[in-house]
Amino acid sequence: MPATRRGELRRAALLDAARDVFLEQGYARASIDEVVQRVGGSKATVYQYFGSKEGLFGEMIAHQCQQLIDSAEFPGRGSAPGADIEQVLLQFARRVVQLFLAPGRIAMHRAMIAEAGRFPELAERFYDAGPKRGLALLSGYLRGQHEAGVLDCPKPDWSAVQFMNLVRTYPMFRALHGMQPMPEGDDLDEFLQHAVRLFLNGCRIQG
Amino acid sequence: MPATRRGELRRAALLDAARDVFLEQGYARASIDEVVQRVGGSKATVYQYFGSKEGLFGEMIAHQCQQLIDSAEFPGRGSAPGADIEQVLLQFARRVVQLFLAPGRIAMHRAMIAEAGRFPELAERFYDAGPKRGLALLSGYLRGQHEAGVLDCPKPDWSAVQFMNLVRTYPMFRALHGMQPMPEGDDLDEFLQHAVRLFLNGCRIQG
DNA sequence: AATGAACTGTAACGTTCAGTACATTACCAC
DNA sequence: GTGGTAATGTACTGAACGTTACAGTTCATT
Repeated sequence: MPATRRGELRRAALLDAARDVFLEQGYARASIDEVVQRVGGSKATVYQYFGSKEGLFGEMIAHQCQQLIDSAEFPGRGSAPGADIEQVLLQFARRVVQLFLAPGRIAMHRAMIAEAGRFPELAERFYDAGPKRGLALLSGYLRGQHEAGVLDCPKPDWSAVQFMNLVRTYPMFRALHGMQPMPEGDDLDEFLQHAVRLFLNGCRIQG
Repeated sequence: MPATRRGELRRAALLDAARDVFLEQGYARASIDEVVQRVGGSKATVYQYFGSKEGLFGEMIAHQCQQLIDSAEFPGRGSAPGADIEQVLLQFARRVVQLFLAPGRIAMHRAMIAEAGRFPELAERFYDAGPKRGLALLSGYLRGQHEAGVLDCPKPDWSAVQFMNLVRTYPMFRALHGMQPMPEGDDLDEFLQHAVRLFLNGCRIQG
């Protein structure tokens, strides 16, 4: 809680540097000295604002979550009811994968999983900031299609989860494990189309 | 590379203790002193056998992967061609989830993801020992059903990936992030049934 | 039983790092 | 300006840890 303008800037700079260092090195390996060195300030400031290494990490994650909320726009928010479902879902899938594989997001995900045992509330916050909002949006869309008699989706919440898993798990798994090569470009898009078709066939009204 | 019987036992005991410590604390936080303290030996032995902390971690992971290979039996290996597909897949799904959520496996997965940047070849080895073998088995089964004209599965490899993602991602995601409550018992089984049905509908021969 | 190699315990070294103390400097209200 | 508060730089402490050296012990073989 800085009280001056310079303090605010310092705090923001510290959070940015902390993000870089923590996400590059992981929580345990990261050192506060390195964070301080990158912004040119002093350790005393870190402890004045954040109290401890854990505090710095926690506020950094919270800050990133807020940025995720601010930046994550999904398509189909107010999509026309008559729009082609396959195209709407495909656009949604592309956006989801794009968000999950954005630069730095994988590192953040790794850090979160690595420290999930020590900071369980941070994982919750991340879930609320990211996946939960996408799921809610998709679930609402699916419910609408169900009620309109276009899809057979009696449990839109579950179906939304399954769509997300179908779409994002494969590239995310590879990215989290650092496996090469990563699917991208046309290969990735073909995979997404395959997933969307499987999902749509699975939810199609059975004749 | 121990040359005596006592040495072999020591090495095995060290690997076991290393597993516990590394998986409880994570790589960076774990200390060799604690590993040694748990088996009552001496640090010199660790450095004689494994050379370094990284070496110990690497061999521990390799050892765990071998155990995973030895223990992972999947159903449906030689399942009767006429068996009910839904039941075969459901059994498979249950087994996959059971394997992924086995005690200690989540911790191992966390450690692997956390250190994926530093030990990329370990992630590959883990993938080969676990997921890859399950995928190959499932893919073979799906190919058979496709050729028999029962399912519409022109790309059984991709379909196998999608089935796995559909089935294991939700509980695994929650477990990796330490989220409570974990789905289990009847709730989990209902989720698996829902996933299997979605997949089967998606691959059903379209009339 | 003897011998040499494999193994183990103790103790230390050098480094890294979270956290702190304190004196100094920049900022803001009046 | 001036006084008071916030911010900063420096230097330090104490502990933890990876790694190594060395001396003593156990073991397999003859």
